[in-house]
Amino acid sequence: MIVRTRFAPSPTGYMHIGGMRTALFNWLWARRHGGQFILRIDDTDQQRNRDEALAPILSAFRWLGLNWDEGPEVGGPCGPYFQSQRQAFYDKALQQLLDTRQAYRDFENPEDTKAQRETAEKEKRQYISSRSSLELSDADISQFLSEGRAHVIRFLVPRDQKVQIEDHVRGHVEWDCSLMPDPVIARNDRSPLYNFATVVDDAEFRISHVIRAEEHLPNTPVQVLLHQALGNELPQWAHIPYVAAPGGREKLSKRRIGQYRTNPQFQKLFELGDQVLSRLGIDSAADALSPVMVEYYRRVGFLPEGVLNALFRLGWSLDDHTEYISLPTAQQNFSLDRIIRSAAGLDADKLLNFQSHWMSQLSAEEKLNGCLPLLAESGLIDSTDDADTRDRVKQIIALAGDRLRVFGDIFQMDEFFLPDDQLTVDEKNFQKRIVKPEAAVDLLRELRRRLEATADFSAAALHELIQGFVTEKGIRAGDLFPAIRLCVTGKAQGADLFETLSLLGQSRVLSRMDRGIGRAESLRAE
RNA sequence: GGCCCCAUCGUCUAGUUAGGUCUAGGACAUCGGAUUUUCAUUCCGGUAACGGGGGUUCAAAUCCCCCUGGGGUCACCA
Repeated sequence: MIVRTRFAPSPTGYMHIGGMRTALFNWLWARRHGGQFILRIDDTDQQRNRDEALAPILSAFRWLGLNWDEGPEVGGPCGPYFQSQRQAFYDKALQQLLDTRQAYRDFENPEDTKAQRETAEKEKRQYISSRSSLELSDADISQFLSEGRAHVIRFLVPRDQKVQIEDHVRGHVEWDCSLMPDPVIARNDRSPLYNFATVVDDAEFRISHVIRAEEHLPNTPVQVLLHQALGNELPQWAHIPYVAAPGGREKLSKRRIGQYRTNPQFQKLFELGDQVLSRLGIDSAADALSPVMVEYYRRVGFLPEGVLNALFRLGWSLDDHTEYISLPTAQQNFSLDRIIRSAAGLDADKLLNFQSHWMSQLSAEEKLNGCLPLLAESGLIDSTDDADTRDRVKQIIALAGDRLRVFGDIFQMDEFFLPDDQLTVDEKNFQKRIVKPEAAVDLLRELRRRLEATADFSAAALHELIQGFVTEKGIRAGDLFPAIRLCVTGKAQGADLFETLSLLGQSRVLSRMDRGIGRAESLRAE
């Protein structure tokens, strides 16, 4: 059997992280078996700006390195790959069902149908279709049709049957058809509805495995029945758990971003995003970008490897101990029977951990190429090509070391890019370390003189000089070091102090110390 | 409410198909300690789970039933 899987996004303008995982599992299964992965666009409800709404989805696939064998932009033997262009296939299937009386024209007033539904609900019983239109004679029907009377086409559910599937994740699942309403498969204008289009296309595309989120489980009996009515070979099913919101069991949803902001498990991600996106001039509070979307991670400076790793481990495991998994490794080992059955909350901490791990695997050059575009976009550097700039940023990145978890963390090193008067100062610590301790300002002033006098501004020389100063004065390093750092970076913590001073350079260190000392004095005078 | 799905540390999970090797393993988070000029890293160590009740069995996290809890879905959306 040739394994063919598909992912069928609706062009919504963004790629959902949960949908991405579903797509990933489909991709993995196809690749694992040397099969094909197909992208089909479910745009049966006419979208105005289809291409615009599709672009972010395709770009998410490209970013993560998931290619598709057939679909938009690449074509393929089963095209077109947009449902809106496949009307001929639906017409044919529709006619077949009508001819074999497995579907019928329903002329019932929609309000009546709705009322019946509501009555059933009120009486706490399962609603099933009235099938009143089945009483119509062929003559009545032609009459109605010639009058142009509105109707829909419903599939005639064989109520005496049961549908049973052996799901790769769920195991045996069955439904009683006597409890199912007849689903509408096409509108008055013959445009197909989701379940019908899906079945026709899955068969046409020879999809061997339908791997989708478990919220589609209730659609399955209808689809099985439709396949059978059409005489199709049934695909195999795998209903994977949906991705839940962090720390919970509820489906992760774009509409609930507001709530997620206050979710303690989610906060870390939002904060990271706010920090980075604000530098890029993106208002993250407006939720144009949020951790629900793949785009968010790309913009914040996550690595495809980090996001992918988090996605693998959300509901799937390679074995009982492997955590760091690359795409090739997953591709070689992926299996449907190691997918867990219950919904899993997106784990922000683990995501960050995976991300840090893959970041640590990068070469200096790769890190540089990840950070430069962000710096340029934020206006902190002018050009990404300038050799001096590149060299300098490379040194800053080396200094940042593992503090750089995502590329956006480069903004934490902003003291190397900002002019003296634009540094943000940690006021609380400035007070505590410089303004309040009596000796602090005098010490800084004296140290400043020595720093001015020295010719060697290498980290090693500075270490020696400052350490010697501390010893000479009989003070503790803890009394002086934070004060220096606050003066030159505005921050209470950060990368190695001496490397920082060295990289900042003598003139900037001196001018910033002057500013700091002046500041402290005027604060003391108040 | 109907139908369906799910249930192991705070979280992600291994173990459930073939019951014993599980006084339940790993990872992240957390807490403690070591290293360190701060932070971060790194290294060591600790706390921490089979939702409840019945069965079946010599033996159940694993099989069966019930309960409870959680969730998905009920469109002329996808």
